Amino acid sequence: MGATCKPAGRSALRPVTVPPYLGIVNTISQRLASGVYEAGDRLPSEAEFCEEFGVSRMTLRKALTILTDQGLISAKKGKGTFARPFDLGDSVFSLKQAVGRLFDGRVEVQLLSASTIGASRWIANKLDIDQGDKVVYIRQLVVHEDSPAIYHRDYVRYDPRRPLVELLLRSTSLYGLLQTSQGESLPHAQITLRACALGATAARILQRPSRAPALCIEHLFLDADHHPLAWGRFLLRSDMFALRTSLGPVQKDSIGDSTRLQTRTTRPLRCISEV
Amino acid sequence: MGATCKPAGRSALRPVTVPPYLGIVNTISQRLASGVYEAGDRLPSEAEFCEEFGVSRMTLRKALTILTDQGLISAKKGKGTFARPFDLGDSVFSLKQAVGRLFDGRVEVQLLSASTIGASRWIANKLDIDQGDKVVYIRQLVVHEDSPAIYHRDYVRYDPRRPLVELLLRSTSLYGLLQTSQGESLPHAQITLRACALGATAARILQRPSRAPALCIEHLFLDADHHPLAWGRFLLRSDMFALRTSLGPVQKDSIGDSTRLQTRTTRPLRCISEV
DNA sequence: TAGTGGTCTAGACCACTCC
DNA sequence: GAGTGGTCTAGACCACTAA
Repeated sequence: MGATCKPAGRSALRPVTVPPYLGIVNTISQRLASGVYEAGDRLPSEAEFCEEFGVSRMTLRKALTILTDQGLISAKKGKGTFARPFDLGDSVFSLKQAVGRLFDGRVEVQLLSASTIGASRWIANKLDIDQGDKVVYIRQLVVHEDSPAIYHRDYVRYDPRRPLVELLLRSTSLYGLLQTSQGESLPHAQITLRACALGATAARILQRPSRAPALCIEHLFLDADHHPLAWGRFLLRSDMFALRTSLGPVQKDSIGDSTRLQTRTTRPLRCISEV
Repeated sequence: MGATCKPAGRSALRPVTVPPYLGIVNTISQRLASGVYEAGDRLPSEAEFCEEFGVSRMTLRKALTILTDQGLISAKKGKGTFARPFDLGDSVFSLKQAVGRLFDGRVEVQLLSASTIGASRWIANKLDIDQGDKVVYIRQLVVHEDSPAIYHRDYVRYDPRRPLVELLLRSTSLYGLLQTSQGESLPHAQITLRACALGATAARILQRPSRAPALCIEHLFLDADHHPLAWGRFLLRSDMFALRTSLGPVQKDSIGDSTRLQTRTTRPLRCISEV
């Protein structure tokens, strides 16, 4: 036996050289997927794994750490390592995954309106300011393949040092919509995802029936001092967006195909070599 | 200077002994939160950090790995480590977090019905069986504080080896509802979360207006051979459930309070010492 | 070429569990 | 006491980046 997914030396043109710890991750992951280790089973001890794979303990532990982060195994001090029975509650949904597919198609971000207004009681409460205080109100629409897909409203505390122009610039691309600009200090954000029914205006803008369901993503940005900076809401058409994830070991077709490393989203999870 | 969050020796009754790598995580995390390192900034090199904190490189790297998993920093080979500007797309939502609060209150799982039926075309397609084949059809209702909260329908491929009784047993507790039983081989599941409008029946059961919005969680369980085992749908009342998460460094009140270690859900994320 | 992060090793001590 | 996982060390080599 011995190690299964060895780097294959440095053959061929590309020295693909899967690091040993990744090979171990894949090997154990496949054993979990194929039932060699079943949920609740005790896995071989670290010492045994070290011997089997011919690596040092730290390397072996790096692999186990990844599997732990993926929710596939769990370890108990003094007892052993176990194949972890997963539950539905382990599901973890990534927003990027849901919106990411937009980037594949033709996407346009329209600025519907931008103005400074007096804060309503609701907004004043959200931004921790006084009713009537100046806020920048921005409405955007993300159009995907000629279909309106996302309607976004954003209320930003008026800050003379941050001119309206800058906010508008951020509005002109999906990049600006979803990514904070470099060097800007937005140390914290709170995000809430829920289901909601479209109001009359939003329904018209998204070309959906009134009261149609939508995914609602609220976001509240805070500065380093815990003061609210901006509050807003994305409305995602329910017929265009869903968040998908999977539980359990990754089903892999080819072992050697590790140019794309796992980007799973189980519970504990971790992204191996993203970018 | 030197290390900031030292274990405080082994004073007092409890030798709290925060491992050095966790102290480093907290220290750097706070620097990110307070703006010492701003988004895009290059952080000190690993060698410099090692000297500052007085630890070996592997220990320092363990801390950096955690921060990387949390999405707070990113490293580029040959260039350095950088404070990572986060985007909304980094948001990651945990189902357990959303449903978890149920366990705080009084919860009851009602079995509305359980029977074997012939698969409809829709279900046959989902379960990869022939139309009319036997499936077990189960309907459950989760009641929280006397209010219906979750309506669940489940279609399970009929398996003589897995009697109906066992399925019913799993239905009598929220544990059974959300957690797979020990030793059972359900190596893989696909989960989809979307917004939907309640149909007439579901609306009545959940005591909501017809067409009211709801979070819909579809789950498809597969066995080791990629064969569908069960397909079902949870409908969560939109007025009772929302998925929340946060981006950016954790705001911590007390440094020493590490009995509860971070259980954040940023993007890459990882659960440190859960359970 | 020097500095950076990515990986690996062969030890070590500890706390915990079980016998 | 033996076995387990959790942590740590002081080196090492590599690939990448930049001057």
